[in-house]
Amino acid sequence: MTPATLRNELERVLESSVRSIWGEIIPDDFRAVVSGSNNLEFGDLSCQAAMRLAAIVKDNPRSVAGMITETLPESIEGIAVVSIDGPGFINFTFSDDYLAFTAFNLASSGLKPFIPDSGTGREALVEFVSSNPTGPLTVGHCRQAVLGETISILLVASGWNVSREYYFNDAGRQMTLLGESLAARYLSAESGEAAIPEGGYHGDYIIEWASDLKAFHGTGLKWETDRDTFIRFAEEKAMEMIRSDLSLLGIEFDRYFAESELIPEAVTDTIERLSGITVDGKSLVYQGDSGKLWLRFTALGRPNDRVMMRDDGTYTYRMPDIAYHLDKFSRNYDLIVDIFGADHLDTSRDVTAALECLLGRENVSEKLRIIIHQFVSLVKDGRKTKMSTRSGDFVTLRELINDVGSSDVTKYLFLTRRAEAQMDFDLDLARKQSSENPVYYVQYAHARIAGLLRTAGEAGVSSPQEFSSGLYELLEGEYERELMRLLESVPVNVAAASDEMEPHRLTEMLADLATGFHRFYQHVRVIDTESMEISAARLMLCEACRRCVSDLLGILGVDAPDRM
RNA sequence: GCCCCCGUAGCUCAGCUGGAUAGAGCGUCGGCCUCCGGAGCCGGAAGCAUGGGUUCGAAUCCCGUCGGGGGUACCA
Repeated sequence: MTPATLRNELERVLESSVRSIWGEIIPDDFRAVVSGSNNLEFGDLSCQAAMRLAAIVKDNPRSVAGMITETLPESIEGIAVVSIDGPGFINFTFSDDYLAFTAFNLASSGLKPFIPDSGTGREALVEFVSSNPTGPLTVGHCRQAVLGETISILLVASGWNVSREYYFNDAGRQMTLLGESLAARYLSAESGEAAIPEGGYHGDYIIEWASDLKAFHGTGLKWETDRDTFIRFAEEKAMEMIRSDLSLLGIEFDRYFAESELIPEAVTDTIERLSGITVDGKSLVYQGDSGKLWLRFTALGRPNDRVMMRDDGTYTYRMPDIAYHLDKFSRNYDLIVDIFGADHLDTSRDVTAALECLLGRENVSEKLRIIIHQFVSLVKDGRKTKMSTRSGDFVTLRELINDVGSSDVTKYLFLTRRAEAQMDFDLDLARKQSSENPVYYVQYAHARIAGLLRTAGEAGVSSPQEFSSGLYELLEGEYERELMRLLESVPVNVAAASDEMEPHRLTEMLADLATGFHRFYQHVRVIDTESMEISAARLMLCEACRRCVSDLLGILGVDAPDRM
């Protein structure tokens, strides 16, 4: 019996009880959802089905709840008490035995075996960062990188086979501008002013590239004749930079997908497919003035039609992006996750509309999951600093991590907020190595337990190696129970965070676990020389807690120190 | 103009597929080891922007208002 199977079993017996009483009046999609109670006096798990059913079966909720509980099996494994409280909640209290057993399992096997593996045998593709190779990654990319990586690891934790993919544009106008900016730096004498083109890139990193280029190819290159050399060199340097930035966060992609891989075949094929579709008697693709190709997005419920191909035959952003998504769909993933910044909202809606039209609405909504995160502003010395991209005065990912002094703290803090919430990243707080900093609070709890285990080892006390049914009798105190109850909830909460792709829930859980442990520790003497048995049992709880903390931090890619 | 996100404690934020007394960190006020790590614990003060609606029940869903942020390219 694991936390997940216990909940499933409860829902199953509740549903079968409901159906056996009321039969056909119960809708087919009726589910008796069981969730954690937020108040100890109402048991550990709670079901509110009776209140929902009251209207359907035309009876008052308490009486409905009474009828349901009457029909439940005599005893349910893991449950000690079933009660009806308040307006009609059916509440369940765990048996002490079950709680002790669960804690023992967590202590001996860790968290992983108990996370429901809903993704087993299925393939997921997560696309994130996907910043074009024109310069270093910024603070905004950092949030996205952390989100994408953690969501990937969460999916892995629930059994998915995950591929991480980085899509980049190596064929557009921006790359030409970048090459031209490099050429300008390259051609300007050491002291002279570089003629950076209109809209070009001013970052200092290009000056370094220029000297690398000279070392490599000599000084004889000219923009007019060697465009390609400049552009390719700049692209290579930029990708190198991005990879090294990502490595600061421990992120590696399985594939870097270049837009040029889609041109021209995949893109022309996509245009043909779209041209073949007519809505209200009109083709989805039409010619505008001077040979431009437009896509009739308004026919798909979008606010504006958009140019797909310019008059010089090059494509705008949306076109290859649709082709890219078709490519992803053709690779037969069960789940396709896109993580974008808020600036991509409009285009991603357009792309989705086009995909739905080509592949069918259901197919797309079933598999495609787009997570749009809001932007970050940095708070430094109590003031917000404005982030401006392009012109070179942005804060880079590397600078941020250096400034904070730790990639672990940086990652963790980004994950304390939901993706959809704008966030202030407080540099002053991040730099503090004290309890004010939530990362250290959690890590301290881990180190404290590790220290306790060391002390216990010296005293000759160790966690029990095998579960015995008498173990729970040694853990009767209220603080013991509180901690066991908290531990019990962790595996299913991790699964929920994975299903919903909400990694910020992990930092919430970690804070709860840390508080839970400190509280327990403060009130209960773990190593009690009077009784080795009790000491061993309590030590088992500490070990369970330590493993949960360490496994959760592991999912976040944050270190769980034994000493600090 | 249109679109999106957000208004929850003094500050930064959880809680939102409706449920029982709304939580955390920081700050603030007051306490706590002769003993396993005080980077800790316990307690106090303090809050759902606002007006309607739906409901047995709303921080949560719907509509309006006010306020904050972002987006709205033939850049990606």
